[in-house]
Amino acid sequence: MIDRYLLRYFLAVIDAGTFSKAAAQCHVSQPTLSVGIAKLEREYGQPLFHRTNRRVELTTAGARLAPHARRIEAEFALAERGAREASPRAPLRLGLLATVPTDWIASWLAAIAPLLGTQPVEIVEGRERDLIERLARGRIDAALTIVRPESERFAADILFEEGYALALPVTHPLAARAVIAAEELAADRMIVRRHCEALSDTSRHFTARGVRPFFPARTTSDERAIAYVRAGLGITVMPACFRDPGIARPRLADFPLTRTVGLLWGHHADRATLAGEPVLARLTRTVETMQAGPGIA
Amino acid sequence: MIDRYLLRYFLAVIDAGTFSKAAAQCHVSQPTLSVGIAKLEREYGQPLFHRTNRRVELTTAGARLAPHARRIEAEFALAERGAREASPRAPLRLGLLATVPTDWIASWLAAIAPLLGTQPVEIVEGRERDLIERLARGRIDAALTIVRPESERFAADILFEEGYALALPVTHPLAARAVIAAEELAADRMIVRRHCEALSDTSRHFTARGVRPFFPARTTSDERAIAYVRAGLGITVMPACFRDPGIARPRLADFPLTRTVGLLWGHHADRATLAGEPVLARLTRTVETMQAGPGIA
DNA sequence: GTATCACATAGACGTCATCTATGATCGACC
DNA sequence: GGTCGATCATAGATGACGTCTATGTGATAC
Repeated sequence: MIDRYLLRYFLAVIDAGTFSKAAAQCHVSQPTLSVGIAKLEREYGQPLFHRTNRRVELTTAGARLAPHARRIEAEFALAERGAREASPRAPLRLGLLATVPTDWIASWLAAIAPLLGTQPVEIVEGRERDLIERLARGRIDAALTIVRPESERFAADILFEEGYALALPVTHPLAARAVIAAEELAADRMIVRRHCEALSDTSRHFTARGVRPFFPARTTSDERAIAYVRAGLGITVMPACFRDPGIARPRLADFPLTRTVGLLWGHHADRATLAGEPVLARLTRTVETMQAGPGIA
Repeated sequence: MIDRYLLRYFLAVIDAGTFSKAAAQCHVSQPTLSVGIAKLEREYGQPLFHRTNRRVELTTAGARLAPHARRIEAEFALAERGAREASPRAPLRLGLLATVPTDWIASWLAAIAPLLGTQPVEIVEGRERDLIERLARGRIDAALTIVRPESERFAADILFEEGYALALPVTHPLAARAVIAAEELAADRMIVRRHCEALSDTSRHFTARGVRPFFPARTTSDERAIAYVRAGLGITVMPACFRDPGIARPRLADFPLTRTVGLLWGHHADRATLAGEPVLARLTRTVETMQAGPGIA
C-alpha cells in the first residue's frame, strides 16, 4: 500500500536531484528519506532511481510513477485548499520578536494586505521567552523569533544568522570605523534597549572592560532608540539587521555574540500545511530579502 | 496533513453508509475508523458526516471532499496497477486445502484462465497444518483453508462456515432421511478419507457409540471417495459442501463439528493489494457462489 | 593518501494507529 | 415504559513503524 509520505519523498528527490537535498526539503533526515525511497521501491516492485555518486536519476519505472505521484499530490493539495477556503478561517496567530525591525513587518503587512480578508492574522509581540511560552501553551501558531539549539521542542525553519553591532550617529567621530573597541566608547552615553535579548551580554561586555557609561535613555522601542541615536543623545548596540540612513553600524571588537532568527512552529500546528500558507510564505520571503538585501546603510 | 488511509476510511463510510460496516470493509475495528474520521474532520477543519442513529450522511463539506478523495484513490490504484503490470509478475502462490471440492477449483481455474498469462498462479495443495506452516515460512502468499480463532497470527477473510455430513449412495436404504444416528450405521462399511481434518473427530464419534465398521478403502482423494460411495463400496463423512448427483448428504446426529473456510494471508504479503488481485477476487466469488448456490444434490 | 560528498545500514526511540472494553444515545418492540 | 439492539464515541494499553543518530561503504577530487 503506497502511502502519501512516500510519494512526497519521491517527488522531492525528483525535484531536488539528490536524496540529501530532498530530505532537507521534506524536513526529515537523509536516512529517513533513504529508507522511504527503498520502501517505495519495494512496494512498487522495481527501482525508481539510478544512484550515481553525484546525483540520482529516474529509471523508466520511476518515470512511469512520477505523473501519478504528481497528480496525487496535486489532488491532495486541492482537497486541503478546499478545506481552508470553505471553513471560516481561524486567524493565524503569529508571534513576532520585539527586536525585529518594524519596517520588515510593515513591508510584509503591505504585501499580504489583500490576503487579510481570507486569512486574518493576529500579531503578538513579545520577547523571546514570552513567545516560547505562548508557543508552548498553544496560544500562537508560529513565531518569528530567535532559534536556539536547545529550543528543539519546536520545529524550526532558520532564516538567517547575524551578529550585533554598534549604532552610532553618522556624525560620531568614530562613525567611519569598521571595528571599535569598548574602551574607546568610555566617554559616550548609551541608550538602553531594555527589550533586547542581548542586553545582559552587552552590559557585561562593557562593564568587564571598565566602561560604565551614563544612560540618558531606556526604551523598549527600537525606532525610539534609533531616533535617539540619530539625535546624538547616545549610542547603542543592536542586531546587525537594523539599518538607517542616519546611523552607522561599526562592529564592536571582541563581541562575538550572534543570534539565529527563524520561524518556530507550535507542535499543535501542522508545519507543512502552515508553511505553505501564502501569508507565512510571504513572511519568509520578506525577511530573507530584507535581511540579505543591500540594505540602506 | 491528510493521509491516504484517512481518505480510505472516508470513502468506505460513504459507500457502506455506517461506520461499522465501513470498518469491516477496511478490515479495522469500529473505534479505529471512528477516530480516523474524527481526525480527518479535525484536519479538514469541519465535520464531514451528520451522525444519526441509523445511518450517517455527508455534510456539504464532506460532499466537497468526496470527489477529491475519489480521484486520489483512483490515482493511487492506477499507480499501483502500473507497478504490477510493468514488473515481471511473481507467480501468486496459493495454498489450497485438500478438502475443498475439486470442481470449485476447476471452476475458478476456468474463470481465470485468460488471466494466467499476466498473473501466473502456483497452487500448493496440503492439509491444514501444512498450509499454516508454509504461510508462516512465507512459502505461499495466501491460503484457502480453515480459519480458526487461534490462527489469528494471520489476517483472515472468512468465506463461509459449514458442518460435516454423511455421504451415502442414493440407493442406500437411509438415503432419504435428513438425520441419521451413528448406531444406525453399525452394519455399513466406511470409506476413510485420510486427509480430512475431521477424521479423528469422526472416528471418535463412531467408536464412542460402539460403532466399529469395516474400512474397505482409505483414500486421500475426495473424488475417489465419492466414486467409492456411489459404487456402493461404503459410506463416509465429508464436509457439507461436497455434493454429487449420486450421493445423499443426510446429517449425522449429535455431530456438531463445523469448519470455517476462508482466505488466510501471509503477513509478508499486502492483504489489501492482494485481495484486490483479480485472480484472488475471482476465487472469493467462485467459492461463495458455489458454496451458497443451490448446488447439485 | 586524505578529504569530501553521496547513499545505505543498524539500533534505539517515540509517536500514533490500532486494539479491546466500555459508555452514551437513540429507535424498536412487546 | 423498560429492555434490547444498533449505532458511534471514549479510554487506556499495545505494537508497529517512521524517524532519529551514528556509522559504514564507495566514488571523486586534489
